[in-house]
Amino acid sequence: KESAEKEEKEVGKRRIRRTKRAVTAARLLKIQKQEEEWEEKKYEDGVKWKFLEHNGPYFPPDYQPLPDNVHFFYDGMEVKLSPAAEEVAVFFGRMLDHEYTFEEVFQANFLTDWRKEMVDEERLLITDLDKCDFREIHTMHKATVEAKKNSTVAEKLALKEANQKILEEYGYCLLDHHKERIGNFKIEPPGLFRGRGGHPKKGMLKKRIQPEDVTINCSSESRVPVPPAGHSWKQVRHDNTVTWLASWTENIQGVTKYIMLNANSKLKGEKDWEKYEMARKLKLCVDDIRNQYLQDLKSEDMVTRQRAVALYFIDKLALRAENEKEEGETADTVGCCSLRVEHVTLHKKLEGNKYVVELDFLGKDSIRYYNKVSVIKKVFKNLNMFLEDRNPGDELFGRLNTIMLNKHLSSLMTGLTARVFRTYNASITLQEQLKELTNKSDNEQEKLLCYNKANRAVAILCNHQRALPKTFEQSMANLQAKVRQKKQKRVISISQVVDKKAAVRRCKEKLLKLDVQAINREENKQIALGTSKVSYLDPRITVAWCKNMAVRIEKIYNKAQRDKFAWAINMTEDDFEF
DNA sequence: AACGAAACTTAGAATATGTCCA
DNA sequence: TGGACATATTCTAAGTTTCGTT
Repeated sequence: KESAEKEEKEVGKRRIRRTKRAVTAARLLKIQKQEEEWEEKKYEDGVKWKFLEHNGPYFPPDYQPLPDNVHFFYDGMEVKLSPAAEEVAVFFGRMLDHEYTFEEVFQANFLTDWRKEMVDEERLLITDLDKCDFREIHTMHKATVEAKKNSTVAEKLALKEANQKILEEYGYCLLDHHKERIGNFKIEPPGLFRGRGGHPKKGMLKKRIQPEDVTINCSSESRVPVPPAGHSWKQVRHDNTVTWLASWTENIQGVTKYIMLNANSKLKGEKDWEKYEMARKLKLCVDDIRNQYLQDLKSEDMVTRQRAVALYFIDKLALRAENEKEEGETADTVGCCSLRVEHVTLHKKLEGNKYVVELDFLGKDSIRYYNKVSVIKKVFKNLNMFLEDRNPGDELFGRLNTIMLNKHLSSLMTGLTARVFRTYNASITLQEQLKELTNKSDNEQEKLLCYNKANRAVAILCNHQRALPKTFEQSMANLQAKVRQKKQKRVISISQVVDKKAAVRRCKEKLLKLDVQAINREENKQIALGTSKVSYLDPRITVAWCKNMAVRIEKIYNKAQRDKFAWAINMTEDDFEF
């Protein structure tokens, strides 16, 4: 009987082993298949699809005039505005509690563009924004928002269903026989331009887009989308070397806006995979490239030395390359190549460190970059020379631009550009940090805390910041109070509970969770983790870590992120190395 | 080679939705 | 059960790089 049992056990074990092996084999096959599919060039160069069909973009609803009980006043006098002028007045009125409406540039641009929409009579009257009273418009807007919040369950459901219908009709396309989700299928509604930082055009009127402004792109054998009744498209194109479905030119800066696929689409996924493969390629030759630019610091040629210092910054500090831009058209922001003398201060010694470079400038989105960093002597000497006898407004690397830099990089490695360094350094940092911080024996809470820490290190490297949440101090205080409460409860009330051990354990767990929450929140208050997670960190590092650490992927990636990174989730084994 | 335009990625804010606790 | 807070999604501005033209 005993031996029979033994045998049964053995058979069971073997069966488990066999199924395990089968599962592994199946998974490997799947990975191989996907890699093959992606690596083989399906189409000739530059061709992105063979068939593309969609219903065109969704247009925002027409303007609804104000009800008769909402008034606009000028200089204390009630003025009934013409529909076009009224629509623009509402754009401003809705924003009354936004800080932009107090800014001079925003106000001036708004007034200029608003007056263009007025009829002669209105234009004659309305010349001073300070005399305009939008408060009733603002109140109405607040009331509308509030009413929507307080609407009944049935009303909310009806709204949801209406949105669902729009999504079904306009949110998908057919690309090479696959139904794919479109990312931004809605035409941007009119409003006031919200440029960031000191943008000289903020407050200007962003005009309503008509079908006559929109170019459609689809395949010639597809059903061409039907424009809204009584309208026609600007143009219908059949260009399969691009990925966009529709485009139009925006009136503020004259740039083209596109309607493109969602991040979970095959087209975007492949592109993402290629991006990380390029970064992994850089990993293989980064030592050589580093040696090269360290050599170049000693070059006779000024441009070469400037290029070397710029590369040193891009590599060590993960700075963006940054093109120079037209003055007066955009906010005054810079990146590595467009740094000016005024952004750099040198300290031979600072706070016990040698050769410190202090960088202080506004980067993309007018986010401040501030860093004091020790550099090697050769870099310091070069910087010192670049700064000599120069004016604050002069460019630090006067003889260098992104084109030259990228040309040089692509000669070192095919496809290499400045941007790849950011991807590479971000991903390798995550991998190293995870290796250093996490232990298999930690519980899930602790592991997640480590992941966050690693993620945070990357976000800091890439300078991904966010505004301090408006209610931060209050919510932090609330959390602290909760922790205190829990601690007290542990002492007082547990002594009366029957199953003391379990109660203590439960309480401890809760306390730990709260503690972790508090630590995370405090350390994350001005740091945005999302950007690096979604755009810089090779998802395969995360997937492999999750497998190794037995952490559920749902704990790291939300639904949208899991969809976006489906390729990585499907093809990654626990031994993946970036 | 220089340029401006086009195409596509990256970015934080705004808004919507979900969750948790009193 | 509702409101406070957390998290997810949407939105569109602002970058980088490539492309096309002269």
